[in-house]
Amino acid sequence: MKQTEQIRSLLNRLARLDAGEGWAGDLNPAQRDALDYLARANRFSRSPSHVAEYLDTTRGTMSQTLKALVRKGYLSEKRSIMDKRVVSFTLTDQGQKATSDINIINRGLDDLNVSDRKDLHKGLTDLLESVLKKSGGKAFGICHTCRHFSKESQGGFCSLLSEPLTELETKQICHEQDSA
Amino acid sequence: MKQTEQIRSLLNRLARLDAGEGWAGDLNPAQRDALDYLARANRFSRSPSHVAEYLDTTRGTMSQTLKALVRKGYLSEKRSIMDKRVVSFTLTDQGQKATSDINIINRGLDDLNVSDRKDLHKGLTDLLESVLKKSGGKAFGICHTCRHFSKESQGGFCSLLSEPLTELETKQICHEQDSA
DNA sequence: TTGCAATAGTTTCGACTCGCCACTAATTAA
DNA sequence: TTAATTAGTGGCGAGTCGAAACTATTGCAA
Repeated sequence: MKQTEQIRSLLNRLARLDAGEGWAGDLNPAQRDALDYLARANRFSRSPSHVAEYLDTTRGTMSQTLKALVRKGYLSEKRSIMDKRVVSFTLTDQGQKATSDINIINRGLDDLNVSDRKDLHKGLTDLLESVLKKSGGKAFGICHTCRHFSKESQGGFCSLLSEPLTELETKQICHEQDSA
Repeated sequence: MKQTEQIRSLLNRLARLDAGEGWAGDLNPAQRDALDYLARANRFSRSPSHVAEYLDTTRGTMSQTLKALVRKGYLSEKRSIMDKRVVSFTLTDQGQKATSDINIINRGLDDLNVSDRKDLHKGLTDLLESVLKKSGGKAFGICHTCRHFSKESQGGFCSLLSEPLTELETKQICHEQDSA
C-alpha cells in the first residue's frame, strides 16, 4: 500500500473517531462542524453559503443544518439590511457553551511532544494548502494574514471591504482572506 | 485558538474534502470507507462487526451499508461454516476496481517533499495510537507487526489463531493485531 | 428603464447514514 | 440444560447528502 494512501486512511480514521464523539448532546457531527466554523468566522463570513463552502457541501444541505441549529437554540439568524438576500448567523449563549468541549483528538494530542505537534500542524497546513490549490477551494484563513489587511493601533483595517476591524475580528476566519 | 484545536480542525476539514470526492460513482463516503477497509483486511477481519469497529460506528448501521454494497455488486457475502453466526465479505471484480481511484488528498500529498510526507505519516500514526489508547479502541494494524506472528519461508504463522498465512495475508489488516 | 442574468437562500426529493433498541439465531459457560 | 454472551439483522426517527427546482433580490447593460 502506497504511503499517500496510508496517510489518507489515517486522516479519515482520525476524523471518524472525532465524529463519533461529535454526537455529544443533541448535536450530530455536521451540526457541530457548522457551529465550530461559525464560532471562529468573522461577521462577513457567517452566511449559509460560507459555511457550505468551508465544509465542502451544498447550500441546500447547509440550509437544513443551520435551520436545525436555530431550532435547537444554538444559533440566531439575522437578515442583512444592505443586501436583503443575505443571512448571517450568531451563536447564542448556548451555542457558545457548546463549542468549548474537550474531545478525544485533543486529549490524544496531549501525549505528543511539542516538537512533533508542531510538525504535525505544519504538515497538515501544507497539505491543506496544496489540496485547496488543486481543488480551487478558498483558504478561509485568519484575517490578519491577508493582503488586504493593515494593522492599526486598535485592531486593523480591511482595504477590500473598506471596514475597520476590532482586535478580535483580526483573529477570526474570513472568507475573503488571501495570504499576503 | 489552541494549537490542538487547530489540528483537529485541519484533520476534519481535510477529511471533509476527501469525503466530498467519496461520492464518485454510485458510492457514498460511508460505503467507500467500508469498501476500502475490506480491501485491506485479512480473511479473519471481514465481518460486519469488524468493519463497524474499525469505522467507529454501530453494527446496525454497518449492516445496512454492507447490504447496499452487496446490492450494488461491490461485495459478495459468505456465511462461515465453523460458526454459523459469522458472515464474511469479499470484494467482487467491480469492488476491486473501485478501490484504485486517485483522489484529491493523494494528489495534494504529491506536492509535499519526501521528508515532510514521512513526518506527517509518523505524526498521524502517533496521534492515532494515543487516541486509540485513550478510547480503548483496537489498532487494526498489519499482521506481520503482531506479537502472535512468526515469519516462515513462505508467508508466516499466527499463533493466536493457529493458522498458516500467505505472503499477502501477512501484509493485511487484522482485527486481532497487537503490536510486538 | 426595463429586462435579463447572476446571486443568496430555501424547499423538496430519494437514497442513505446515524445511534438506538428490539429481535433472532448460534455458541459458550455455568 | 438452562442462562448468558456473541453475531448479525431490522425498524425507528432524525438528519445528511447531492441534485434540482424554486423565490427573492441585486447588478448590469442595452
